[in-house]
Amino acid sequence: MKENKFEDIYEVVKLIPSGRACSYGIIAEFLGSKRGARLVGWAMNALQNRIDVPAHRVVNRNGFLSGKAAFETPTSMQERLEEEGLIIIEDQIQDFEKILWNPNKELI
DNA sequence: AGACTGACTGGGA
DNA sequence: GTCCCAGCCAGTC
Repeated sequence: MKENKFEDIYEVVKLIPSGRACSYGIIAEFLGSKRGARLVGWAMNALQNRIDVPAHRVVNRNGFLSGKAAFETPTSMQERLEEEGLIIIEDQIQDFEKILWNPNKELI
């Protein structure tokens, strides 16, 4: 029941638990499009002001806050992540692989 | 209507 | 280990 791929992306992002982060590629792979990571980013951009979807928990594979510019303020993304207990230094999530959330493994 | 770009990733050289 | 290329979907020019 996939009306739009965007809806699926939002569903997955909403499933990301607090204090955790996810990468575009993982979400894209979860949806079946391994190379559709760019679509995930595109979907996030479509959200813009939608806080229903924790887009701040979605970062690139390197753990960098590549999409921070899409938030109201470039620091809003980092602020929210820090509120959840994550450590952000120079727009990069520390211990990213430790807080990385894999829907394919944890959401079985 | 055709082509390019974009919050990305993986593989090959 | 680092750099370059190809692929994905949707929106915009």
